[in-house]
Amino acid sequence: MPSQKLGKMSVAVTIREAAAKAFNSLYNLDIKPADILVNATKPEFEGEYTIVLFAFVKQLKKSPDALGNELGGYLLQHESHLFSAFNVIKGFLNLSVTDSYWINFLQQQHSNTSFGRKPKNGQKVMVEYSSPNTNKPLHLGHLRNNFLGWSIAAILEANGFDIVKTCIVNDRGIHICKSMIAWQLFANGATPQTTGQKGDHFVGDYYVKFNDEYKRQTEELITKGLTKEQAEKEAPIMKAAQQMLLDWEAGQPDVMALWQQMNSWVYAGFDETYKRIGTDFDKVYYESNTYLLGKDLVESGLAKGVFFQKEDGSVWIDLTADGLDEKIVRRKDGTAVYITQDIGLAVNKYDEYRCDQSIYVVGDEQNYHFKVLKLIAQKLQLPAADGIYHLSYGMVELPTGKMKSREGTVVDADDLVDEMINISRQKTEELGKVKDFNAAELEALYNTIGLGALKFFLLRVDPKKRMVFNPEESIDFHGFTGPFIQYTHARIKSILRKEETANAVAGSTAGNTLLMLEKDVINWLEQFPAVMDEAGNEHDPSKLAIYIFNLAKIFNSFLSEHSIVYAESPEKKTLRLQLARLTAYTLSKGMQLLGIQVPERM
RNA sequence: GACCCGGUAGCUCAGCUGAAUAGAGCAACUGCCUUCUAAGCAGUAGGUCAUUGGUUUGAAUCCAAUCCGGGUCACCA
Repeated sequence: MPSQKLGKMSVAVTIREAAAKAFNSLYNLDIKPADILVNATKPEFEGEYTIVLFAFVKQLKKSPDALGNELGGYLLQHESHLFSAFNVIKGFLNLSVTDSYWINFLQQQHSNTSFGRKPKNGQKVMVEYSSPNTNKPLHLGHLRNNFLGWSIAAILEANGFDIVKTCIVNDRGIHICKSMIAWQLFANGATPQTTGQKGDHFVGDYYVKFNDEYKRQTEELITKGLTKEQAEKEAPIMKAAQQMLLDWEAGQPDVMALWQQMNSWVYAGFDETYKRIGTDFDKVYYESNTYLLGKDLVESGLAKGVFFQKEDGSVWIDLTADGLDEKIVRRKDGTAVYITQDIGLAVNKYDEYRCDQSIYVVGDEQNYHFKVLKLIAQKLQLPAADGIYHLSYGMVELPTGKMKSREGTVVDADDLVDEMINISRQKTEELGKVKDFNAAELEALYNTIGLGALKFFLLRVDPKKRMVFNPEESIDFHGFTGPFIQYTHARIKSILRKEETANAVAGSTAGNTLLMLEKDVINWLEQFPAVMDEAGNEHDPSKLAIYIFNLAKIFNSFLSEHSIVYAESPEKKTLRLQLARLTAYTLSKGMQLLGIQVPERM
């Protein structure tokens, strides 16, 4: 069994409490259960859980051996329903949990369709993720963002929170104007319909065209004797884009019409991608509506003395006492800056939803920004302030380094999903296990496997860390992957389809003696609720991904050694069917919380 | 320059609120399909946990310094 920290796992909790009681009775010593270190027992020793004794040896002036034996003896005598044996090795007290404890657990949970799910806790959490720009299609980095945001929302929801999923669309600014100008210059009225292109890709192509032309124009100006800086400033296409931004802000009708037209193409494209990858939102904010927010907050901040004004009229906050710098919150021309908008939006969100926590799934290059945002909100004493939480995730890099649009190394989201689905089609055909599927069933299966592989790959890593994506090697269908878990699920379902009758599962399992591998599976299953807690509290779906991978692995080991269909006795068969059933449920549930489907057959 | 994050097997990653000989997956090598799906199972090999010093009964884990990599410190978003 994989060893890992057993922070809040339920038997471990019970063991701590029992041990604390034992310390009290034996030595009149008051120890908090939380201060007792309980680990999974290493496979080479007998037992499932281990109490680490070193911390108490000095205090009690006893040898580790003596302490272990006294404590073990006490626990065995007073908690005989829980412990069946113990041994002491060095400072470690290894405890064996009784078969009846495990069998009881399985008997109670095998048909529980809300295993691991917590009741509503009355708290509300907003999760903002995705947050695309409307000048180019989604790429690999957006996929990590989307999968993370969606998954953490699902996990928190299962942990009892009410969830509001939101997205802020960056639909205004100079970058959109660049696409617009290029379209005016080069498109000859072309549309996604006339070119048969997906709208976001269509608009993205004009963004690229802008940059190509811009580069051409600057080079031309440089040959005419301008410096690089001058040329970049003077290039006509850049000036046109800047003028267009002014026109947009002035609300000029033809600019607004073009803007709306191009954004609507992009949204149609995004919607298609979102639908494919299973992303959805309860509320979408548009920056064109929020970019003026927060200005009144600057006034109140000035009145409160949180902000100060410089001679040129610009408004600042001094965060040097907090180890940061001075930050501008309003330009001298009176317009709001990025951070001010964000404060305004935070207030808006709070007024609308009254969330206890507001999670922003945003890349780690904005760590500083969110630190500032929260600090300012706190200094303004906004009710939303303490709930601000930046779920910072690392960039996805390629083996060659960072993705760069200028060098054409950006991995496009649609292309990648297509490729994953193609690979899963190819592998499925090679294996030839689902030849009786009809076309629609096959399509669904390819999608399930291809997206499963992709999502699992991006979610199995600690969000905080940057990760490397190797297009050739990273996506595998063996080992620590989505398809491995899907496959394990499909195999279990295949057995259950044949053997799972009401009688077979509901029978008595009381007389069973558990084999090692059976115990391993049950023990691991029992930790699912605690892992859900951990994944939610730490905003970390990778904890869940690692857990279900281990569950699948442990179950497969069990299955290769012991037969369910040809179990040694009817009681054994019932027990193993319960085991299979709860495993299938947990794998399926765990995957669902990662946004991944599991097939009945594959 | 200041601040933040990271450096664990050839590669990708766990472990980092201190505890037993540091774990997976991939890649390499060996076995296992006449009984529940071989997208599987069992095994072999592979590590001075960046370096140095410190705290501790005990350090990959905590502290300090150094080296390497990344990010941020815009009247950009």
